[in-house]
Amino acid sequence: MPTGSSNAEKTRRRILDTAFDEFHRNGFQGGSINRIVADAEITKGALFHHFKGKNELGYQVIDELIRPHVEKCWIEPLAESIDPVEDIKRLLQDHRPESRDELCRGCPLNNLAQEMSPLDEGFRKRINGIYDDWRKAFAQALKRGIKSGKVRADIDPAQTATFIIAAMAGIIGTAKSAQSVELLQTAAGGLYQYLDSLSPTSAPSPQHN
Amino acid sequence: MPTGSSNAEKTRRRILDTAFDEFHRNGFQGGSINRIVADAEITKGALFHHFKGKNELGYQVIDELIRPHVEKCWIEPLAESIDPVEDIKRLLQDHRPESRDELCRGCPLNNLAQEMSPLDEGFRKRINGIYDDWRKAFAQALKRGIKSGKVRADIDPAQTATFIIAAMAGIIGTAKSAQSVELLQTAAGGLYQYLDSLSPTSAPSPQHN
DNA sequence: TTGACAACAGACCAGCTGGTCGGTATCTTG
DNA sequence: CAAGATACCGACCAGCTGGTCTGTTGTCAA
Repeated sequence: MPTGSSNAEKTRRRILDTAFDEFHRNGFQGGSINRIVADAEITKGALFHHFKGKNELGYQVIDELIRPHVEKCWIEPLAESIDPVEDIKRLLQDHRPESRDELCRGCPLNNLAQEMSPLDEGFRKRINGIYDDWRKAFAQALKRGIKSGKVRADIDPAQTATFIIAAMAGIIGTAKSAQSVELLQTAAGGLYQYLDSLSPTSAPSPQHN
Repeated sequence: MPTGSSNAEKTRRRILDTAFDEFHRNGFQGGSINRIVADAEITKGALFHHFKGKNELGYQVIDELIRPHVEKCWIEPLAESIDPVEDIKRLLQDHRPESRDELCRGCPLNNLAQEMSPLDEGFRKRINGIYDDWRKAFAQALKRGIKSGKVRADIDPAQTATFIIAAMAGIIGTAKSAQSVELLQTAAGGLYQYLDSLSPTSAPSPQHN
């Protein structure tokens, strides 16, 4: 029976973690199997024992690392939200980059999406599946927000959810290519203002800068 | 004296055009010099005669093809705009993808930005320079819009410009990884609504779906 | 006409790529 | 304990990468 924390499972995890990091830094195409092997301090034998090939490794990084992270950090916290405007703003605050490196590397999911979606259907389906769930979670939260009177009733939840998530991706990308926390804050300020505009009491929107 | 349309200049152009296409399809790292040589029906000798190396080729694609395009299509048209909300909406309409392929390949500038900004400062500075000018052009137009009373006076032009451009990039990226014109329209609808909200007469926003 | 240089042509190269495969150690199970 | 499977090792490989270099051809000024 698989021990759950058997050596094999640990090795597999270390490969996965190292691969995630490598792909996050260099992209998938730019990421090197040899480097993963070296950085994880394992061998090619081990890597190809656990994964069929580079693509399969990429797929598992998405399925086993990225998807769970998105679910845990963005979907579950909103599962029962009744005040999505405030809750989304809080989640955004929680996810401010902790280091300059994090800012410069950008969102792992969006990176893979932009690089691999046009090139490989296996990547695209997995990635788009995550974004789909993400959008649904936001849309549902917005619906509940409307019911509870916390969100304007004249907005289309699905459209608004799609726009918010697209804007988030764009903002992170902007900050990444500018390598500027200042620009991140500026762009995020625009998003906060937009989010505030979703509240029914159209009080002159609070200051975000 | 350089003829302007000498054979040499034509060759250079063909290399540049082919390289743009190759990088647009496969990314910069994934793009192949050998393939460019084959597709442009030239030889390595010609390519490396005109360009120092792959990076230099990428730089020139940005400087000579991408930057002029952005200036012509997004900056100049707004140079004297007094009603940026309507003018930006019009530009967005003008740039709806003409084919499925175009939708799936996404924005060449943003593709390069996301892939190369963290990896090479030469790329990053060029790309960010373009985005900077783009943001400035939008911000200036918004300022004029405020003066002319076409835009709400309580918005920050720089912040709003940054947000709009980030949102645009995000929307194109969303449609690209979803490979869905429907989603493009949905997300764009969100942006139109946001743009309308910048008008002073906060009439219940017109229908965009 | 001649010399110099630009504009190629294309064979060649070292280095890296993802991937294979025969072997071995370790662990599990009957 | 035996036997079989799992986990791993690492030398090896074909193919492609960006890049170089020698050689040829065309252009154009002196």
